[in-house]
Order: sequence, then C-alpha cells, then structure tokens
Amino acid sequence: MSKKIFLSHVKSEGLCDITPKPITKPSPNVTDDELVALSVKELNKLLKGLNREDVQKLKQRRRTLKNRGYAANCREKRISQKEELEGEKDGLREEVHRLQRENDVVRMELNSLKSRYDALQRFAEANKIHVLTAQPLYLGNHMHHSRPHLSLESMRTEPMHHESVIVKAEPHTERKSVGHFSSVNLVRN
Amino acid sequence: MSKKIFLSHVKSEGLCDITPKPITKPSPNVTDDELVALSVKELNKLLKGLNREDVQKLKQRRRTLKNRGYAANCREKRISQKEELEGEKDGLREEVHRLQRENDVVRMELNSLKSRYDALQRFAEANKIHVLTAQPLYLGNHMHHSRPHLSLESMRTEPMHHESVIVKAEPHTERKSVGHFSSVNLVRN
DNA sequence: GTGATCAGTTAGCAA
DNA sequence: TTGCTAACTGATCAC
Repeated sequence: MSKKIFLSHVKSEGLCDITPKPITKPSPNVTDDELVALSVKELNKLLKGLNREDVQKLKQRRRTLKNRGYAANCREKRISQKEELEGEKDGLREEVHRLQRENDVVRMELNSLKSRYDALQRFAEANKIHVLTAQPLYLGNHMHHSRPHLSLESMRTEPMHHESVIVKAEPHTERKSVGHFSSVNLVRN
Repeated sequence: MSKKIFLSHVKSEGLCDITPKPITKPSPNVTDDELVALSVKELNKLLKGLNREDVQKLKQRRRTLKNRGYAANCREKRISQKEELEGEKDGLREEVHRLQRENDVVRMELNSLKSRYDALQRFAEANKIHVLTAQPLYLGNHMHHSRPHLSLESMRTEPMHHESVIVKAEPHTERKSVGHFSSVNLVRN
C-alpha cells in the first residue's frame, strides 16, 4: 500500500536535485518502511547519540509516515463499509424477489383451491345441500397479479381459526336427483 | 462551510507574527470569499497592472481556494451518498417485512380454506359423493409459520390452471342419509 | 504514544 | 479552465 508514494512535495526535507545523497544526511540511514516498522525500543536505540534536533526530525518523520498509513486505512475502511452496505442492499433485494415469487405461488394455490371450493358450493346449492361456514368466505380478491406494493391494508382483521365446516341438507324438495341428508357437523382438528 | 478555517499552516504566505498587515502586501486587497466569487472577466480586470509574479500568485491562490471548496463538496457528497444507501436499505427492509406479513396472511387463508375443503370432501366421501379433481390436491404443507428463508423449491412444477372440478354421485348405497345424484360436471370459466 | 478522522493541499484526470 | 477525487499532511481527539 505505502510503497513508492513519496515524490509529491519535497517541502522541508530540502532535497530537490537528482542527487541521491543530499548534503544534509538523513541522520541514521533508515528507509521509510524500516522507520515505521520500528518499535519504540528499537527507535530509542537508534536515537541514542543524536542531537535534539535530529531526534525531533526523525520522530516527526516517523509520526508522519504512521499517519500516512492511518489515512490509507481510513480510506480503505470507508470503501469497504460502502461495499458492505451495497452487499446488504443486494441481499435484501433478493429477499424481496424471493418473497414476491413465494407470494405469487401461494396466491395462485389459493385461487385454484378457491375455484374448486366455489364449484363444490355451486354444486351443493344446485342440489339443495346447505354448506354453512362459521364466517363468510374471504372478501379479498386474490386474482390480481400486479402487486400493489404499498397496500398496507392486508386484512389483519380475521382471527383465521375457523377450521369447522357445517354441511347440512335440506329436508327435501322436489328437485330431481336430490336426496335426503340428515344434519352433519364436520369439525376438523 | 469555508468561513474562518485558514489558521492551520502558514507555509508560503509568510505571515507568522500577529501583524495583521504583512510587509509583502497581498497585491490587490481581496478576501478569500471575494476572490473565489470573481468571474474570469472580473479577475482579469483586477489583474490588469500587475507583474507576472503577482498575477501567478493571485491565480494560484484562487485555484487553491476553489479546490478547498471542491474538496468540501466531495466530502459532503460522499456522506450524502452513504445516507442514501442506508435509506434504500431501510426501505428494502420494510418491504421485506411487508411481504412477510402478506405472505403469512395469504398462507393462513389458504390453510383455512383447505380445511374447509377437506371437510367438505370428507363429508362427500362419507356420503358416497365422488369429488374428482383433474389433479391431486396440493402436496405442500402450508402449516409452518417458521419461514424457511432459503427454501428455493417453491413448487414451480404445477401449471396451476385446473379450474375445473368434477362432482359425481354414486348410483346408491344403503348408507343412511344418502340420496341419489345423477352425474354432474361443473366446469368453471 | 497510537490510531482514527477532519479539513486543507496537491497532483492529475476528465469534460 | 473547471470540477472532482485519491493521496498526503497537520491538527485534534480518544484511549
């Protein structure tokens, strides 16, 4: 990460020419990489016989190099956080699609079963067999496949526990092909 | 945004003392705010009778001030983008919850209707009324409310178009409370 | 002292 | 030239 990036400004270091060895030697010969890697103990050892000015210079250089690394860290962290956010967004988007598909499937099953149930009921009615349910059949129209994304009135009103169905026959009519049924009460579960 | 922030480093401008008026006067007396606000025309007018050095100095100062603003822009944009991402994430999270609730509702409706349908069928069977469907009833168990978030086998196998129900009665048995039905064929849609 | 972050500066790309 | 952005720097804060 922090490899050869150093040629931007040459402010106080004072080496502007192509001379690889400046007149004011960088007191102890350490590269940037070495300097940042030093522990405090090692640094102090290196700083042993130096005048205060050079000590401060070297310490400041070390601090600057460290800061350079911190800044790089900071930027890297920033972009990884952004990527993480985007990843979470993608995951949620997938979840939404999955749920929409699942919803479509269940809705289609419901419609299909409802059709058959209605047909049965019409048959029963045609033959004067009364099918009584504890509550009226669902009011919702489940035929639409265009999902209204913001319809928040998702019928949270029914307790949804009517597992009982009462099937009862009329005493009799003259309708052909209709027989006699005694009252029957089917309770499931 | 860029108001009094300027007292950090005093590098090349050369005014380190408390003297409000430095010896080297800032050729034309313009504040930073004025300088950045100037149009190119106005700038050139201001630059009329100046030596090349001062012209370059002033132009550079203007460029630097502009860059300061650009940098501020850049940061602001960065954080607003991050906030936008988070907002989108929240929206998707809400959508997921909405769909989960919707899913639960439809599933409960399906279970309820299924119970009634089964009850009807058992009643029919008990009375020797044959209810024939083009395809067997749905195999899936829709009782679970613990949503398996990764169940990708959402039964995409059935064509889901069997709207027809055939209800047919047996000729007769000795079963009590069972009458005679002629063959009936109910086809919906 | 160490690490992180902010605001400002510079270089360099792109329109 | 203008605007933007990556990298660097010094200042500052928290631990």
